[in-house]
Amino acid sequence: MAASSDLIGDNLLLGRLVPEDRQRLARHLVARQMQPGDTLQKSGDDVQHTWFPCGAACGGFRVAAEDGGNPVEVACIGREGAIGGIVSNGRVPAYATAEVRAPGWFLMIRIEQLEDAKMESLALRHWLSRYSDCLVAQLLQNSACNARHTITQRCARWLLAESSRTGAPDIAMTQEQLAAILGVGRTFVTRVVGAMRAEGLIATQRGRIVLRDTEGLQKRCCDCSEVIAQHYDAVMSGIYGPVGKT
Amino acid sequence: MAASSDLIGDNLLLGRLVPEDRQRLARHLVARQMQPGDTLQKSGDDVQHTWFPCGAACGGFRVAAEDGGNPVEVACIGREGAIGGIVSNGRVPAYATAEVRAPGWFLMIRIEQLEDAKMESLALRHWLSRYSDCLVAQLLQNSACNARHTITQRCARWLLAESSRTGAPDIAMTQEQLAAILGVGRTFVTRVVGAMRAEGLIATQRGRIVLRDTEGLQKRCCDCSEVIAQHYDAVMSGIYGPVGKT
DNA sequence: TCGCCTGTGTGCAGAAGTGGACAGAAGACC
DNA sequence: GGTCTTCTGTCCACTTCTGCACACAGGCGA
Repeated sequence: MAASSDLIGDNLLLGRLVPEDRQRLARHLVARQMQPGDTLQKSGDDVQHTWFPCGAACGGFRVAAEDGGNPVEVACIGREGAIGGIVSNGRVPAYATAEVRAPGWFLMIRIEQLEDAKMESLALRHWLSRYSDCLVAQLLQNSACNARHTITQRCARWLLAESSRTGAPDIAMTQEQLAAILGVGRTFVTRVVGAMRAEGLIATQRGRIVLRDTEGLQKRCCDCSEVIAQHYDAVMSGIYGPVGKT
Repeated sequence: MAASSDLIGDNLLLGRLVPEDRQRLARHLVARQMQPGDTLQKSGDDVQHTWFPCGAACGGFRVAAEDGGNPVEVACIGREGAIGGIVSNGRVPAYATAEVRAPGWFLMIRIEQLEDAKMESLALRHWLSRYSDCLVAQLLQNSACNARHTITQRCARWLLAESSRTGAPDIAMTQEQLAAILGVGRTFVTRVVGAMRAEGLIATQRGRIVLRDTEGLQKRCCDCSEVIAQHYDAVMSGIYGPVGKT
């Protein structure tokens, strides 16, 4: 297991804490290497931990539709943020399920210990409040995006965000999984992906999509990631580098 | 102007505060009667006030799409909640625009005064945290709803929630406004509404929709309002009576 | 090498939703 | 009453998206 002190800089929320706050949290942080599909929190269960994705790891919030279909991904959190009890401060059943999407290291802290630290440090509390606001902004924008934008736009946005998050043009994901995330039918995603491939924007293999023409994709996608990034910049003064936001 | 002490019980968040916290806030609350379209917060401006809708008043968060079309309503807050700085605690530019939808009285407090009160009272802070969690749940569910459900379902849901909020079967709203809220084309809303009227579910007049068959509408709408209400019940122990949530 | 899963591509019928154009109806105002 | 403006309904051509059925391809283990 990696020492948590090695990882703490790989999460941007933790990495930008003032030294006292960072030390305050460091002794409670536990590092865990997680695989795609691992559960971070389960809908209905009380939130126990806050998870900080490090490096290229990320986790997604998923909300089930009542019709029994696949849950839709309503937000994806990478090294710019944290998952679990951020807004509620715990003590509350989780509304959405959160599971790991991109594998890697996460730092985990018990919600009570994070709470204690926030009681001790007003700066920490404010910093996490600012992040909460960004998280909500992300949800607001995604909601509007889902109401307004075509699947092609959302798909292109998602591909760009994902690739930007990992820093590589390769995305390991079946079209079926992609369809589930977007909340649409598999065959239609195949068609959208096929059209993008025909235009030379991407290449595809079994369980894999490779971005070939980032600019071309950007023309086809909506601006939702960008406006969210602007809000992050405004609120967290540039915590974001070139990291994709879904 | 109504005295704020007369109104404080008409907002469920304030009404259920313990007496000390209620008094703590009461002296800073200002009552304002607001009209549809009045601005509560403007996207990009720093959040100055928290607004508590009273009675049947409500306000909606709206997010603009980059295409210059009408902003979509991503959440609607009535007497069960509050608008402005709830998650962020202020000090941050508002992401969404919020404007009054149903007219009526609102209680308003400066964000710094609410902050001071939260510094003094841990119970108040926790209570508002719990509400924040519910607000986020609402956003998560709406996001999934927008991704998955048909316009007919969302329209039926919206009509039921609105009517339930005001307690009357009449909804004063043009089809154009309704279309803008749902983020879809006006002519299609006319068709959806026309189909509902043909089935005897609603009656329509110029700028007005009247619910005739609530049960029939419920069959046509998704469960999103209901699952949100369940989360409110679980988290805020039944703050909700039969109040619609959008 | 063979079968067996799983993932991908395609065809098709049809439903859902868009957006422009235009006519008529309901109120509002003079 | 007449004249506006605004709201509603309808027509139409078109795109987007769904869901099923089925063929085929890739990779894995026996």
